[in-house]
Amino acid sequence: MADEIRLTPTSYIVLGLLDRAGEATPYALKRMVAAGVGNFWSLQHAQLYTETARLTAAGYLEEEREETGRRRRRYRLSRAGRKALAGWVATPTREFTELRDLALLKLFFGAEPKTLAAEQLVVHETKLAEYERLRDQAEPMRAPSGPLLTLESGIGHEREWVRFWRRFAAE
Amino acid sequence: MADEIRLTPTSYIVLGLLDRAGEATPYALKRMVAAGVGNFWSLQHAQLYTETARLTAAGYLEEEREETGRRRRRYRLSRAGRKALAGWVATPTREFTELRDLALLKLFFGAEPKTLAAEQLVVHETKLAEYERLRDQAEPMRAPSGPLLTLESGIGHEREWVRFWRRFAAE
DNA sequence: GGGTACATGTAATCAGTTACATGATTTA
DNA sequence: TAAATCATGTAACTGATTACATGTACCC
Repeated sequence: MADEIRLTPTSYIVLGLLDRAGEATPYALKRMVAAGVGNFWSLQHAQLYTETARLTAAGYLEEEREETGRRRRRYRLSRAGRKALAGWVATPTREFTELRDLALLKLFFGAEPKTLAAEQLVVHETKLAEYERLRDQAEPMRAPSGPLLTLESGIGHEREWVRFWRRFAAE
Repeated sequence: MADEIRLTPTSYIVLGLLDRAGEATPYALKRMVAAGVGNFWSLQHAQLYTETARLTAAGYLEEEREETGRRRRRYRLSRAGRKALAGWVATPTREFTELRDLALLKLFFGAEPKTLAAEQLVVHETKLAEYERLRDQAEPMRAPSGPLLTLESGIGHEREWVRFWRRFAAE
């Protein structure tokens, strides 16, 4: 529990995933990210090695090294980690998210809408279809889970993108 | 035209704004960002000092130092800068933008939807109103400008956010 | 048995953020 | 004239990206 560190969204993703999984290697975390959160908040795999190390040094994780074979590191939440995660989750945020979309930036600076739209429609229609498939696969549960809710949000925004770009594609 | 550098979105914002303004100081750029692009791609003001310097070193900008008073630096596009900008604008992108919304991340990891929604509605309803006011102020033109189009995109997404969070707020 | 994809990590670089500072104007 | 606030900039830090590297397992 050495250094004070600042917890970033990346930190909370690691904490959150470990909370669900119990314990995991950085590589396992990578796969978990790809399976879910990665759809709206992806990470470089290298980040999972540095971030777990950072969190461990600060006392939020416990590390255990395999004795045999590849000597992988396995991580699990410490008490402090569990507490930090719980506090973060329980605190609503007023943070505002910018769109930060490259195509939009080009549009702002005068790009030809129709040309942009052609490519963007490919991207967003594909994404939309993928999300809808994921949603339909999800088992109906009594209470929709966090992941499912975020997926639905993603669907809403993808629909919005498709609507937006279609306007120019038609032309 | 010394170093090769990688042009980032920040670079193109600087290039794009200078293209419109003809020339400007970093501070003037800051105000321009706040007046437009900043709504969906904001920058730290310090970034405008380092980025202009970086672009100048790489030959994309020309710098001129005021002789008197504060000796501000004024920048303007070089030929290379103009060319880089034009190429970028003309090339459509398949880049996919993640939502990267903090509230969504908390939701994913199990936050109470209703609590989150209360705060998020404040944020997004305010933004939505602001954008709509901006749009209504815009003079009707024959062809809608890039900035106006991106504004409309922003409105669409803000509406989507409001729709999404209302569902939980009602409860 | 050679290629190709997955698994697993380290090291270096750099863009972007934060913090620190001070001068000039406006306002109460 | 004191206090904000706007204007203008530099310096330090660090999280995130990129590049580099090697091992293992499966497939043709």
